[in-house]
Amino acid sequence: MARPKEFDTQEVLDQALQVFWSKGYEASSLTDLLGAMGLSKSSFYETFGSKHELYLAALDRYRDTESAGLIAVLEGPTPARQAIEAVFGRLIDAARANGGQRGCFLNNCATELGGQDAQAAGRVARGMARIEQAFARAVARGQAAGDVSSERGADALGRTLYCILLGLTVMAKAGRDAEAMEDVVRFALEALD
Amino acid sequence: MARPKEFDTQEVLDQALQVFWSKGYEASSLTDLLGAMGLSKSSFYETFGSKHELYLAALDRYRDTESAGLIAVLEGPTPARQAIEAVFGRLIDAARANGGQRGCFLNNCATELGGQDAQAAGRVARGMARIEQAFARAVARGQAAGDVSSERGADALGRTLYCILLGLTVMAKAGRDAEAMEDVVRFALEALD
DNA sequence: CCGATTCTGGACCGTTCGGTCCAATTGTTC
DNA sequence: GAACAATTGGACCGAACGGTCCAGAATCGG
Repeated sequence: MARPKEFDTQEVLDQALQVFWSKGYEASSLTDLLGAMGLSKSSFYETFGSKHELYLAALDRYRDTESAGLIAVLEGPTPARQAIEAVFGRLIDAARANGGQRGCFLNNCATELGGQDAQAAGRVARGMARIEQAFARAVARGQAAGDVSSERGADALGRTLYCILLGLTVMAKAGRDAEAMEDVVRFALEALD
Repeated sequence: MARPKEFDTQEVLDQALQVFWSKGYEASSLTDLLGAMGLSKSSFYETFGSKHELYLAALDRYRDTESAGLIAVLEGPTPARQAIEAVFGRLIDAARANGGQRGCFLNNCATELGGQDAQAAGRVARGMARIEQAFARAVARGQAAGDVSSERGADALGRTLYCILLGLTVMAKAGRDAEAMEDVVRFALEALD
């Protein structure tokens, strides 16, 4: 053997994800992506095949990092009620921190490529279902522990919480202030009582 | 004078809106737009100036038709409670009708151009604020009439309803079935009690 | 030092993009 | 029929797009 690999595929993929996340698929040119990844065109095509494959890989990467992180909070050792509050708290904090919001990458992807790219749409649908289920499990866990009301079904309530989360990311992306978002969060959390 | 205008600017704009709504800004090529509008390149540039100006005009058109329609329902003569139910009912019906969802054009626009196009972002923010306020007024009206609970502030509740509406459009776009959406709607309407 | 392997930069490809321009056609009014 | 306005189709533009290819530099093990 000779000359070892000089870059970490996952790290490079992260850079690409940042670009796609910020600018979307079409608006991210190869030049943008190569610049962010620090790769030459040749190495890029050798490693990822095409821009489209890179995008799908970025979607997977998002699932394995961002989505997985959210799910980990929901399924962590903390009481379910606190975990759910933490998820919404994080969102508000993020909105307060950086004005320019990137939103949820899954939503961005669904919006931009929803009807035109079946592969991307499939990943988005699966990714969203996974998060929704995590919410439902957290609700069920909270209900079992008694810190979440059992008035509503865990599935329906989890689904609703996720729907509200999606709505909040849209609000953030549209530039609504964090205070308005807090009104909604307060409402969502009251639903747990 | 001679040769009268052969096309109605608003009608043509509607066609363009359909294209932008379905495919987004970048993915809508001039060829697509011209085909849908039934205009020659020359006439198009004469009338609208550029693709970007056309997009902004389409956003305004959306505000004057789609958004205005929604607001009209909320502010119509029917009891506020029924009006709110009708808005969500419409959304579910739309989701059930056509599988391929276009979502909310404002959300699409915010997602695709949010950080990069200040003019578009401004219109989106204003458009969303307008709808949110209409929800808040409807809630206030319902509270005054006694068919909506006064437990929460009208502004916060209106805001929450709109947030849920946004989340629902994302779910629809991501291909969630109408039944799942109904769970969420049921929840939202219970909040009015 | 040699051969194998990795990676780079850039030339190159065909296509499409948004946009400009204009000669020609069509319809209208006087 | 002349004058005028609206509209057309298509030639044309430069730039950017995604993608291919390859000569050569860099870096390792033997």
